[in-house]
Amino acid sequence: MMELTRKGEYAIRGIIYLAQQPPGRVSLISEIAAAAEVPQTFLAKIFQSFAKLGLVTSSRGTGGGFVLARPASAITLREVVEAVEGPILPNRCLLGSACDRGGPCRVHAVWKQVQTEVVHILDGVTIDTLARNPEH
Amino acid sequence: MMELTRKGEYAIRGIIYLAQQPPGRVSLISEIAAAAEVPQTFLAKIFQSFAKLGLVTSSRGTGGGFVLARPASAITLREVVEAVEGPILPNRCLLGSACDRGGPCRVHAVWKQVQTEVVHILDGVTIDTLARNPEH
DNA sequence: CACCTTTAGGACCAATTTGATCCCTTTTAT
DNA sequence: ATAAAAGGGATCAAATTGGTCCTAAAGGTG
Repeated sequence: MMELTRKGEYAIRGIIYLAQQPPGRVSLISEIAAAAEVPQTFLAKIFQSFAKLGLVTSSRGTGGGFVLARPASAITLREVVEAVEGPILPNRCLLGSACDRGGPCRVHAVWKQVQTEVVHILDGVTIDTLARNPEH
Repeated sequence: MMELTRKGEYAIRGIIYLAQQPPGRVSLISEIAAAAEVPQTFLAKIFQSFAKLGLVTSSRGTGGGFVLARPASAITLREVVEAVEGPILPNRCLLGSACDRGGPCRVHAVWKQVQTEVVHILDGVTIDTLARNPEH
C-alpha cells in the first residue's frame, strides 16, 4: 500500500532533469521526456500541472519550453508529489472534521500522525538535493 | 495520495469489533458486518485473509465464527492493514535491490525513510488500544 | 502577414484495480 | 440427515490509472 503511481514517478524524474540544466536554460518537453524515459504526451500533462501550480514557467512557440519557476533548492519533493497525486491523506477521515460514522474515528489520530510524518519527510527534501545526489 | 482503501477501513472496523467482545466469544461474520456497517460478503473475504495470516481463528458449522487468535494487545494496526492492503511500500523501487533504470534511484532513500516511519507508527498501535479508545 | 514551433486543453480509450456479489463446497454441531 | 457456518472460486460494475490524439492558442521568424 501507499504506492506512488507512475505519474508521481514521472513527475519526479522530469523535474529532476530540469533542475540539472544550467539555470535559466529552457527545455522542451520532448527533450525532458527522452531524458527521463517517460511517455512524452503523458509528461506534457504533468508539466501542465506544474505550470499551473507555479513550480515551472512555460512559454510557447519557437524557443519555448519549460524552466523551473524557483531555484531547485526552493522546491520540495512534497510539492512535486502533491502536484500530481493530490494531498497526502492516508485516510479519508482526515479531510472533514468528522468521520463518516459520527465523531472522529478511532484510528483518526494515527492517520493524522502518519500524514504529519510523511509530509515532514517530503518537505525536508528539495529537488536540488535530489538532482545533485550522486547515488544514481 | 497514500489513501487507505475501503478494504482497509472495513478490516480495521471489523477487527476492532472482535476485540471489543468478551475474550473467547465467537462472533458470526453477519454480526460483525452489521455492527461495523460493512457489506457482509466483502467482510467475509477480509476475515478469510485474517484467518490465513493467523490474526483470527475461524470455525465452521453451528456455533462457528471468528475469535481473535491472540490478545488484541498483541495485534498491531500494521498487521491488520498489511493483511488486506499488502506491505507498506511507498515506491516500487523499495522492492528489488535496484530501481528500474539501473542502480538505486535518487529518491530511494527518501521512500525508504517514509516506509520506515509509517511502519514504526503503525507497529506502535495495537487493536486493543483502538478498541478501548473513548474517542469514537 | 503567413508559417512554423511549441505548450494548453479537451476528448477519448484500454488496462488495471477496487468494491463488491453469487454460488457452490466443506466443515461441524445437533 | 440436516442445518449452520466459513472457504473459495467465478464473475461483474465502477472507478482509477496510464496513456493517446486532436485541435486551439500563443509566440517567434522571414
